[in-house]
Amino acid sequence: MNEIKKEEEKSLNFLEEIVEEDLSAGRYKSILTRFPPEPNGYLHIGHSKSIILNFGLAQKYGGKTNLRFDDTNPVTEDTEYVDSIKADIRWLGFEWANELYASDYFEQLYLYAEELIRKGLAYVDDSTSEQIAQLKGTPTTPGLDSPYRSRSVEESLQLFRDMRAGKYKDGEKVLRAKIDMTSPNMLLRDPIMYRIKHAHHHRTGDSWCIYPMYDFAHGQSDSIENITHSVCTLEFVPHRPLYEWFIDKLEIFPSHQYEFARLNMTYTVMSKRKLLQLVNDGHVTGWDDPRMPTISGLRRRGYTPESIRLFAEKIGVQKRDNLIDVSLLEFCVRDHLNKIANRRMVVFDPLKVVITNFEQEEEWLSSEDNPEDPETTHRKMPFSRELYIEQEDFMENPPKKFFRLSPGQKVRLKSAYIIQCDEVVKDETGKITELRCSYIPETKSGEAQSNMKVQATIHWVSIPHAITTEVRLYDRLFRVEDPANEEGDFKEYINPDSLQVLPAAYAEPSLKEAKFADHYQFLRKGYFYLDKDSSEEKLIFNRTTTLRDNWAKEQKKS
RNA sequence: UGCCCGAUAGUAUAAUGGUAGUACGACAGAUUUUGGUUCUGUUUGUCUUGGUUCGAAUCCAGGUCGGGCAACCA
Repeated sequence: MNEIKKEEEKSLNFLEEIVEEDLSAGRYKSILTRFPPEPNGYLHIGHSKSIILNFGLAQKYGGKTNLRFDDTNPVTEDTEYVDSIKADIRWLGFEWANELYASDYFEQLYLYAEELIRKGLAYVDDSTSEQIAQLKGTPTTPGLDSPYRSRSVEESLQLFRDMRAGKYKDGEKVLRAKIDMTSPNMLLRDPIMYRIKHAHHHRTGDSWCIYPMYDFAHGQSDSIENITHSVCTLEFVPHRPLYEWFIDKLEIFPSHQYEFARLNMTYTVMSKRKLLQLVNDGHVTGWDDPRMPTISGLRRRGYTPESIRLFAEKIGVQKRDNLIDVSLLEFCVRDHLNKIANRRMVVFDPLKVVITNFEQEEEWLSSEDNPEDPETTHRKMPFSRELYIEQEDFMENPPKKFFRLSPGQKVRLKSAYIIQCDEVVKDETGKITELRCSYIPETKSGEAQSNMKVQATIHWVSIPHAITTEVRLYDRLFRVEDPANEEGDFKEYINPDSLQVLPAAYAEPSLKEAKFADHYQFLRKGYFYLDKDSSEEKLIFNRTTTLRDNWAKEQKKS
């Protein structure tokens, strides 16, 4: 019994192991994590990995998570981003214990800086940034001490106060930590703690003209909040000694930093800088363009929080660089949408079918909303003498494995009747203009001959009842798997066919009632979601993703 | 030619000194009023060379390969 249970247990990722070890060793009574975005862009699917990790870790072990905006660089940050970040986190299904800002700690951070100066561990440097870079050395050659390094504590203290008081222009002076100019870790070669920026801050306004650098703000912010596990991405590994150095010298609560590999995904880019370029250069319509890997883009496209959380669970957490196949994300969203999406029929590329022996004006047929749901509801669909089916569902000279309609052959119309193609009508150019078919009355769904064997079932709409809708079909944004690592500019690899707009597809009338709360499966076409550009007069649907398509695969082979 | 991190099927991820497993993908089949879903099966892997050990993906040493580090960005 015990063994069976053990087998079913999911193995822990390395961070969960660390937390369990810390908890069982009694190092903490409970854990506190944080999610620390800089409000300088929109969140993307990579951030969702971090969000789910930080909030999930706390949830799993009965702890809490703070949301802390890392707003130490006023020139790139904005409240627009603060709002979008909060909305995205909530949409993913998480609520933070406290909403905090690194800028809340500017006064405390300033006092910490004075303390380090008094301890002889920091000094004001008058060098230009070029001089500082010059003396910094390179990864293979040690740096040299700045001439200002030996300045007295009193002088540095006075100068630092003057910096705060606004006596200097941007770039004239910086405050640096006095560590080791010969350290093999470049970040320990007297890193800059404060720089002068006469800039308006989105929260503190004009009350400061000096701003702390990331390294002097992040660890202390964690410490002030008593964060137990500060989880960040791999590029911060070399920062960890510095993170610990400041905490150690300041003798404050020892938060600990742990690093995991950021998410990379095929056929897209995952850096805020690159995404911003796509927006600014007009390659996409905005941060929430459905082709973007942003959370807002995925939401608009019709992804669900559940599907993204499932994705995060499946990709796991590790320290090795990775490039996740986007087909895994697609699997996750199909998995969820298959369970919740209502089925509807929409014809994208119409071919007229006349049912020659159908004498009534119309007949309303019942069709299930979701066959995956044992308690599915049903809707009524109008059937009439004139219908549209998909062009691709008819072939005059079909190959052997083509199961759909062709001259003399039968197909089932989903939730309606089996029809047979009697005649192909063409115009003078030889183009097929309509199909004349007959229906077999007793084959209506649920009736006597409804289990008659046919090779395929296709979707359809009644022409007189159909409504039109715009449909936007999306494909991958880039033509290559890893555009960021190709030669030259990543933008050269943009897929020119990432968006295909169908101005008028023909939909069954029930779609008039489509809501943003609902996701739809257009039968045999894919999953679709109402776009925010829709209006009373005009419906617009985004294709979230296609269905798996074995027929398409079969065709590709030949 | 410095320091740091890493290396398990195509892509991810498990095995924590004791039978290399899982998911996605691919392929084949069954079921199906969606060429969807579901189900079954097949395929492919421990970077390398030594060492420790009864036994190594796991521990040790050398090598190889990949990534990061020289913003007053985070």
